[in-house]
Amino acid sequence: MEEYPPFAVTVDLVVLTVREEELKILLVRRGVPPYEGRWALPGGFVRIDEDLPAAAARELAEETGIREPAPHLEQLGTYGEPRRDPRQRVVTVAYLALLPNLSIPEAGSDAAEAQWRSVTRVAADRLAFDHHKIVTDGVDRARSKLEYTSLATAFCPPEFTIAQLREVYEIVWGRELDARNFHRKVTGTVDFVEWTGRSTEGGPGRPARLFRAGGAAVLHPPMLRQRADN
Amino acid sequence: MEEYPPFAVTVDLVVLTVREEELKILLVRRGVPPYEGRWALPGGFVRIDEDLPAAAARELAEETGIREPAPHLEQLGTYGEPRRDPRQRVVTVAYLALLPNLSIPEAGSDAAEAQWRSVTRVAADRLAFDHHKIVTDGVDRARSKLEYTSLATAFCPPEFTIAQLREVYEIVWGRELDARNFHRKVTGTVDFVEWTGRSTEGGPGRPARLFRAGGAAVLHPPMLRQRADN
DNA sequence: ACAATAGTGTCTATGAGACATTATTGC
DNA sequence: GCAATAATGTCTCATAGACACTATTGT
Repeated sequence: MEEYPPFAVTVDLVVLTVREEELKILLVRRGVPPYEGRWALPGGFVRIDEDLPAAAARELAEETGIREPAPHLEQLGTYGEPRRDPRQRVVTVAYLALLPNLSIPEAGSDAAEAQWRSVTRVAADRLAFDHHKIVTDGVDRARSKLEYTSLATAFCPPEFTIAQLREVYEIVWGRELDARNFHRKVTGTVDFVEWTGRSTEGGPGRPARLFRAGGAAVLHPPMLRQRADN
Repeated sequence: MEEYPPFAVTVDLVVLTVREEELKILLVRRGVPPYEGRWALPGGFVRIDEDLPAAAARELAEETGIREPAPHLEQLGTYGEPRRDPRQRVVTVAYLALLPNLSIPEAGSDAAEAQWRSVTRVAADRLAFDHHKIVTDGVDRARSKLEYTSLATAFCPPEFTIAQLREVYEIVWGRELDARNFHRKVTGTVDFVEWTGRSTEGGPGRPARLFRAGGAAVLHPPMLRQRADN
């Protein structure tokens, strides 16, 4: 094999959850230059014998402690602009992780500080490297995948009510949905959700049925967002 | 910065076009081990000061001669399984390129042999490395993006008829579409296509109006594929 | 006139969205 | 009973799909 240029390869994580009625992203504060003190995506080097999804899962576990149940983790894209890291040529493979609102760490293991930050205010955080672009891509991906996949269930606990699922849509899309139409739509889409046989108890009002994620990955028909031209 | 493992980074191209009433992919025959003699995706090393999309565009130009008009080129995904290349650790960033049916080379510059191969028969080609998986992902991406984006126009020449556009859909999806409903749908979707003011001439039957791609990237409403459950 | 292809119109079923109504709980 | 929340039903409009029809060319 001919000579080839050496690259560093990292994984970076866009970890999203819904909490406090906002879409939040997990960011860590950098403790070393460059961009010391700035917020950045959690991530790190891929090991020489490690698969990319394994590296992403490892970093996620290190930052959040989450291993089970397997969170949603998908490749988002790869960012390799030559000067994105001032020190050397680094190509980073970004992964998108979606988590339910767990009471997971306000601080990760190998980061000075970790925090859930509102995605709507992340622009003001002046993130390190090209992480702002990666965050934008991740949030866009999540928003659009809610339309045609059952991804919203990844933001919910193992058992959830239709109202909880609707809240996920409303917060991620930043738009209110009609509760009655939403209910009809979700329960009418094959394998989107599956009734557990149980219901909530104790609260005010009629108990809500508890569902789990159904087998469907892709929704037919999709949950269409209202468009400007409608 | 701490020690980091060195990786080789390459770009690989899934170049698709529609010709001879089939969806075709550009493959090159490997002239050296490993996988000598096998079909593989065109691609090569990313240069140390080269951006990833630039590397993809360069490889595409080297293999096809295509530079203008700018073909559709999007990042498909990154493949980095530790032993995908038996020689060393190679992470490859795959790009998806869609081209109109140009009379472009049956042989590229730096490949022993290049050929348009039917995607439906590519499984029998026993591709090198993990390229079969990359091809599958690229074809899936193209199929699904035809639904909700104006990507089909990337398979067409700068000016095309509605029938040509429909043929692209039919071939990529492997399914016949009603010509009349398709026409109504396409012309009724804002900014999908734009009439040039001209029409075809010389052939049998009523002349067809010539269109160019409109400004729309995303289609509202989408061109829905028929589903099994419909 | 006729074949061939392009383009429009009509009908029906389905689904989205607006919104009324009923159901089931706690207090 | 009343408040609160869940779940279902009704109506209207838009659109997909099936398919009849009209338009415009070459021969």
